[in-house]
This record gives sequence, structure tokens and C-alpha cells, in this order.
Amino acid sequence: MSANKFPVESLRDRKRRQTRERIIETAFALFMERGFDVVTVDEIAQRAEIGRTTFFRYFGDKQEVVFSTEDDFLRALTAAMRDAPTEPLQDLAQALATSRRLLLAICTEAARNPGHYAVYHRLVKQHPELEDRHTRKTRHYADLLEKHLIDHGTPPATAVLAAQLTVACYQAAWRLGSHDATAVLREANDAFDLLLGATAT
Amino acid sequence: MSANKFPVESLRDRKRRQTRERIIETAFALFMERGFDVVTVDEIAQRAEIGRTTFFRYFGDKQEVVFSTEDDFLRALTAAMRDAPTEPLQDLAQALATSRRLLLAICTEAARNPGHYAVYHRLVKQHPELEDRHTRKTRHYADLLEKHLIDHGTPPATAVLAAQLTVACYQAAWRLGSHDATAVLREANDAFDLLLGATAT
DNA sequence: GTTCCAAGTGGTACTTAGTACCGTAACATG
DNA sequence: CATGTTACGGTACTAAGTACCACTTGGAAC
Repeated sequence: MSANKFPVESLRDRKRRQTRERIIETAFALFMERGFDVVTVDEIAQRAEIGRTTFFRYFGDKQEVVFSTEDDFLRALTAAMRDAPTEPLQDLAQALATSRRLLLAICTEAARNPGHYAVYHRLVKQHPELEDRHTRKTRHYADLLEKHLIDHGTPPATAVLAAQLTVACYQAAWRLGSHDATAVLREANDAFDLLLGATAT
Repeated sequence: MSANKFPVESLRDRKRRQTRERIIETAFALFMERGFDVVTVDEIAQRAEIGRTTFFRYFGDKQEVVFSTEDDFLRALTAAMRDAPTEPLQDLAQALATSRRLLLAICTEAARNPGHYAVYHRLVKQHPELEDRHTRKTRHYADLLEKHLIDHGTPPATAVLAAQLTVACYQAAWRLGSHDATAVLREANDAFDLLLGATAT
């Protein structure tokens, strides 16, 4: 179950990884070229030199290809949560400070691959159905943040709100949105400052 | 184009409204009975005694039936925006107060039909693809709020954030979520109080 | 290396959502 | 009542996603 990173990647694993990457590259290229909706799975499969069936073995549906980096973000987030200090978090301000730091971990991970992020950003912004899915992802982050806060002693109502406010800052940044990951990160921080600045005064 | 409410509803209009309502009722009944994903459009059409083609004439896709009350909410929101005082809105606190009032208008409209809201709530919570669409609706509200604020002099960055924070409060209420519209309304207000309470201190 | 098992692959066939088109029926208007 | 417009339902099509099956390939044991 766990990815024991060093039992040497077998030939099978390498091939699997390669075809996965080939699918992703092919799909993104086609999507950017002609738009997500008009590109068929058949087409992606052909260009990636695999069968249609195989495509759906790697990705549950056409949209999932677009969100293929999701796992990396989740890993970054859970790692950050694991490393977070275990002080009890009582009020909204404390909760926000924590979830802000956790969100930052995700953005930082995204910034590790600026090119990919830029393409992702454009694609999602241009296709409502992809943005729907993107917000599902965001909802999931909110759930994880919320759980983390509750586990650290934040009252449920406060935790839920803090999580939602945090993703709201992220959404604001996304919306103001340059296609640049680090810019989004900066804007998210600005949003937090604005929010907490109001709090401090 | 505009619904001139009094040229007396023609026979055609009445029929149209009736079939529309019949489709909605039939669909909701089936969805609640067996789940959104397993009910086919064919089935809805048969039970509603219309052709499959007609279904898609009334609703762009299967999901749209679930969100058939959307128009009412939008009407309520735009009406509230029209009636809103035209003082200039500068800082985040002012912007939040305004968008809070506007959001309230939507919730109030929802509370006018508690039974329908309860069913809607259950359905959406049980089906991720519907929740995706639900958040698209919420995004749209955010866009409208944002525009309203900007039109009333709020600086763009502040407006975007205020709009996102507002829907965050709504989302928190939704998530804490009883199936009851008035309860959601109350919880949303609590969320605002919590948020602004931090602001005031 | 040969054998054997597990895993990955691609093809066929099926269901369903959604679109385009067309002839027909029902309403509206003079 | 005649005529134009709007709504309707059927047929046929494309594409996503699923189920199933026969085939191939990598891994491991002997």
C-alpha cells in the first residue's frame, strides 16, 4: 500500500509511470491546442499509442488527467500537517494562522512546477466543467484543514469557518489570478493580510 | 424577452409551465427514490409523459433539473442589489456588511420553500457531481457580489476577497448543515458574527 | 532457461448523455 | 377559417464510461 520508495522501481513500474506521463503530456497538448471538450478520449489514446481501455485504466474519466498532480498536493498538505506544531488552537485567529500556513504548503508545492501550473490554470479557467472539478478539489482541502483544526482542539463551528475562510483567500487569489503559481501564492497572502488586518484593528 | 407578468398567461405558456413543473416533480421523486446517477433521462421522460427530446428542450442537461430554482434566487439577489443603498463602500468591513445582507436575500428566498430546499440539500450532499455544480452556482453569486461591490466603489482586491469571504460563510453554514433553510440562514449569520467579532476585537 | 502466475493491454459490445434534424401537431393571430 | 409560428416527439448520430474477454508481458521460482 505505502510507496516504499527504494525497493528499486521494477520494469513494470517504470513502464506504467512512462505511459502515465505520456498520456498526461499528450492530453494536455491536445487540450491546450483545441480545447478540453472537443478532444476525444479516442484521440488522446491514439496519439499516446495506447488503447482507449487503457486510458480509463489510468484515469477514471477525461477530467482526471487535468488533475493528475492532485496527489502531490495532498502529499504536501498531509506532510505539512504532520510537521505542524501541536499547540492547542482555540480561537478563530489562531485557527486561521495555522490553516494559512498549511495552505501555503500546497501553493509552494504547486510553485515547484510553474509551467505545468500555468497550463492547468488556463485550462481550468476556460472550462466551467473543469472549474467545477477544481472546486471539488478545493472542498477536499477545506475538509482536511477542518479536520486538522478539530483534532487540535478548535471548536467545530470555528474550525469549519476557518477552513472555509482559508480556501476563500485561496479562491480570491485564484480569481485575481495570474497564471503564475508564485503570484497566486503572493496574492493569497495579501488576502490573508487584508482579512487579518481587519481583525487586528 | 422580458417576463411582462400581466399580458395574461397564454394557454401555451401555461402548458409550458405545467410540463416544466411535471418534469421537475417526476425527476426529484425518482432521484430521491433511487439516487441521481442511476435514474436515466429516458425514465424521467416516460414517467413525465414527454419525449426524451422535450426533456432536453426544457433542461440543458440532467443536472439542471436539480437546480431549477436557481432563477428565483438570482432574481431575489438582483432585486436586493437594486434596492441596496448606494453609499460608497470602502473598506473590507463595509463591503462584508453589504454582501452579508445580499446573501441573506438569497437565503430568505430559499426559505420560502423549505420542503424543496430540504430535498435539494440532501440530493446535493449525496452526489459529488451535484455538489460540483452547486459550487458553480455559488461561484456565480460571488461574481455578482463582487461586481456589485466594485460598482459601489470598493477597490477590486477588497471586493474579490469580500465576495469570497461571504460565500465562505455560506459554505460553512451549508457544511454544518441541517437540511433546513432557515437553520442554514441562522448558521450563516453566526459565521458572519464570528468573523466580524474577530474583526471588532 | 523453462514454467507459471500475476498484472497490464487492447478489442468488442453495451448503456447512457447530449446534439442535430425533420415531419407533425397545437396554439396564436388575422 | 386560414396561415404562420412554436412546441413536440421520433430517428439517428457522437462520445463518455463500463463490462467482459482473450492475449501478452514482466516477475519469480525452480
